[in-house]
Formats: sequence, structure tokens, C-alpha cells
Amino acid sequence: MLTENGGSVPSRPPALREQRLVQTREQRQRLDVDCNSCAMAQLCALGPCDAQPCERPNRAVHGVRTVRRGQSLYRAGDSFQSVYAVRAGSFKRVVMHRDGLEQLTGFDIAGDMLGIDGISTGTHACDAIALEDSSVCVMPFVLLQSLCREIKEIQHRVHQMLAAEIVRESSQMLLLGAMMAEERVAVFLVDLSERWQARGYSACSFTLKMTRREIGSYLGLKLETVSRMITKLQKDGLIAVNGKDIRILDPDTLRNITAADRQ
Amino acid sequence: MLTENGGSVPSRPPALREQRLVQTREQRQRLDVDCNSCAMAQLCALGPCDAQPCERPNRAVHGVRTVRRGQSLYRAGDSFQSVYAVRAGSFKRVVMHRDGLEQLTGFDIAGDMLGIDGISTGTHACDAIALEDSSVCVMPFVLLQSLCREIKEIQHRVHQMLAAEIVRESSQMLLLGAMMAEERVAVFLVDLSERWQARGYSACSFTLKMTRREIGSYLGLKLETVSRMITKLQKDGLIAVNGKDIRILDPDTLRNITAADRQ
DNA sequence: CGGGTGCTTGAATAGCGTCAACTCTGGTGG
DNA sequence: CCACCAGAGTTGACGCTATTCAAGCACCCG
Repeated sequence: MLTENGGSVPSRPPALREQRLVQTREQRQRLDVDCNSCAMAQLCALGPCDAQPCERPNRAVHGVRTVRRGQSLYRAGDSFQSVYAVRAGSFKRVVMHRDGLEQLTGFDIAGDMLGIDGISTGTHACDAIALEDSSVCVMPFVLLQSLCREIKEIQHRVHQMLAAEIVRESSQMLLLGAMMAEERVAVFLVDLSERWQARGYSACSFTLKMTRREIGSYLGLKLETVSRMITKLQKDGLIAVNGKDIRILDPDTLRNITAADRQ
Repeated sequence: MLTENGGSVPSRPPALREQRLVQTREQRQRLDVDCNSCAMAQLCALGPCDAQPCERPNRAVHGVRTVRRGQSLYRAGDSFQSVYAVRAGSFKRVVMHRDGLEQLTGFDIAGDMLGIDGISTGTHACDAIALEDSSVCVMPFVLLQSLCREIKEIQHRVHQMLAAEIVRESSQMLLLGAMMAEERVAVFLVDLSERWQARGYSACSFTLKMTRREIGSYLGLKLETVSRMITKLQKDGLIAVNGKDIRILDPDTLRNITAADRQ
């Protein structure tokens, strides 16, 4: 099954041969993958493990794959072989339904893991689409599993990674099920801010890689509502907005936005 | 930290001593736990593994614990030691927020796993509260982990279990973010129906263990809205309702409820 | 028998979605 | 270089859905 495909284009089979070629070329890149010198090591599931001098992680990394903006790393229904660590760029994960109902379930940036939705059934449950030209480390799951059986600490990290995703989704359910529109947008911005900060970037100034529509799909809102709430936060002096550039002016107040009355 | 406590009562320390005693008594029950004769074996993470004659699973099960209706199996903030397999009864999982905002993130019935929200941080991220008198198998996580390193198949099952929860939560995000009230209730009933069926019970007739308010919290709706939608489904002849007793009359139509127009 | 809880139903309201107009930007091709 | 177009974003007016508030019934338990 094809794993590479246009993201925004609805028609699937425009140039099958060429896409196949692109995929092969990408997967052939084996470059200089060295986990010990990776900038994302601290965040990666295979990051520095204190117990060992650690040439080990490299063993699980099969290579690097690049994905261009709008193309998919994998699609729902693709057979599951590997998980991926984002080296550079960013992705969105989208779950679909019959009759065009769709939901953006997550944004992944450098240091995040992708593909774990395929573990349970052996088939990916969502599409992972690059928001910009991106690259990932490919980790065949069978290799990762055997590494888990050998090295206790890596086993623990993988379990933590899976469980962390469960907790993250729980708070997203809280957001979707119980928060008002303004609160959702505020939480979204604070969350992004903290994630950039954890990666060594500025917490108060960053660029959105996604459109208003994508933010809306993630937050359970329409794009117009997202736009209105962003405007409102700006009018209230909590953020400064210029298109996709966001500056957070008052993080404390932003963090404390709640529905005014709540018993 | 206390792990046993009243569920519906807001005041925490009414009878600390007694609750501590209750907990100890419960944890002492070691009874006749035998995974090979367990009715839930097919659904359990430690269920029958074809590779081995399997006296092994028993090794990870430390004992049985009973939890009375309204009491908690664990609470957010409790230190994480074990995961649990529900033997009998049912639980709700609740995540909380400052200022009283809360969201029900899941219902767990016989065969489901509980407690995995504690793996990532070593501290439970939600409350697990019994909806009726219930009992669980206690599996200390360190035992489960070492079993994973020994037996490939159990490792695979545990990974599948964790990943399945991720996928399940993704579809709940789809529900919360993109579905109308009627659709949410319909999906909820179909899901419950299928889960009872997977456990050998009737798919078309079952009893809700939870209140309308709890269903509402799970679906991101108010209890009045849940009530109205249930009434509507009944008027449309898709289900028959008598309080908490539900009969599904037209599963196919129920499964196909969508927002009428969706481009 | 009284009081609490759960559930249903109605009427009014608020919040978000829908529709539409308009601007701005980036990319394409003449 | 400019005309053109498609997509992204903003804003306003209006409508609909779900919430809020309120009343009333059924049930359980002390």
C-alpha cells in the first residue's frame, strides 16, 4: 500500500509510479544517523540512557526519511511497520470517519514520536501529514521491541512514551468536552509555548505551522471561531498576533482563562 | 497517600482510620487467582498466550482487590504501583482541573485494564471510581515489566493494550470534537452494546451502570441534553428505554446516525 | 413520611456555527 | 512585470443547537 501521497489533493492516483520512486529514494537515505549526537536525544524515546554507554539506540534506528509539506508519513489503513521520531519539521495527525467527518488528534514537532497508533491493530489508525518539509528517524517496531527486552531502561521509556500519549489525550478530552472556545484557544497556545520551550526555543514567541482550520479541527471549533478568539486574546492584551506569528505577552493571565462562572 | 475514599462525597477526611483499615483488608485478599480459569482471559492483557502452557500470567497477578460502589480504586496524585484488570463490576475514570472543571474519560467494565495513566509520570493522572461493587486483579507493574522482557507475546499484548487505549481515545476526540449531540449518544450506546457483546452478553439489551450526568460528562454534554437525546432516539423507535435499562431495537439505523447535512 | 437524588420536560438564553463579504498573500502564467 | 486566482484569514449578521433555569415526578432510604 502506498504510504506517500499528496495531502491536500483529494485525488489519489495521479502519478503512482513517481510517488513510488519518491518513497524509495526517501527510504534509501541512511545518512549519518547517530543518536548520541542527535539534538533531540533528551526528548526521544531512545534518548540517553544512563545505564549504558549507549551505542545501542542506533540499532533501532533504521534510517531517516524526509517528507515534504502536504505529503503523508503514513495513512490510515497502511500496514504498521515502524514508529518514527520527528527530527525536524512538524506533522498533523488526522482521524477520519465515513461521511467526511474528521478530527485532528495531534500536532507533532521535533522530538515527538509518531506511528504508535498502528501498534494495536497492525494497521495505522490515522493519517500523519507533514505541515512543512520534515524528516523523521525510522524505527522498525520489531527492533524496538527486542531492544525493550534487552534493556530495561529503554523498555521503561517506551512504556512511558505510550502512556504519556494516553494522558495527553485525556487532557485533550477535557478540553474538547468541558472548555469554552476562548479557554480552548488559550490552552492550545500555552501548550505550544511550553513544548517549544522544552526544546530550547522561546516560550513567548513562535510561529504556527498550521492553519486556523487545522487549529479549529484540533480544538473542536470552526475556523471563524478560532480567528475570533485569537482576535479577542489580542484585544485583551494577552498575545500579539501577526498572521502565523504569535507572541505571548501575558502568560499568567493566559494560563488562567476559564469560563467566568463555574460552580 | 490514601487510595480508598468515598467517591461522591466531597469531604475527604471523615473517617481516615476506618478507610485505611478497609484498604488493608481488601489488599490482603489473595484468594484463588488463576488466570487460566478466569472468565475474562480472552480479553485480559495476560490472557491465553499460545506460545506457552502458561502458568506464567499468574506470576504477575499479585492478588484481588474489591472496591465498593462509589469508592476509588486510585485517585489522581496517588503513586503508581500497579495496573488492574477488572474482574467484575465497572469503573469510571475522571480527570480534574483547578476550578472544578472535570471530564469523564472512560468507563471500564470486566476485562478492561485500569491504571495505565500512572505509567508515564509514576503518579496517577485520574480518579478511578467504582460504579458498583467491583473487583480487580492487581498486577504490580514491575512484575508485568519483567514478564514482558521474558515473554515476547506478553510484551506484545501489553504494547497492544496501551496502543489500543490511544486509538480508543482518538475516536473519543472525534466524538467530542466533531459530532452533534444525538450522534454522540448513539455512538455511546452502540459502543456499550458492542463491548457487552464482546464479553458474551446480549448486544441489544443491557443496563447502564452510570447516571445521565456521568454519560453527559463523558460525551461533553449536559445531563438534560443526554436525557433529551435518549428520549428522541426512543421516539424514533431506535431504542426502548426504561430508566437505566436499554434495549436496542434498530442497531443499523442507530449506527448510521449522522448530522443530516455534512458536505 | 420527609428529603435526597435521578430523570424528564418546558421555556428562555447564550454561544458557537453558518453564510457571506472582503482583504491579503503567495504562486502561476502570460 | 503585472494580471489573475486560490487559499488563508478577518469580520459582521443571523440562525440553530445545546445550555441554563425551573418545575415536577419517581424512586430509594432513613
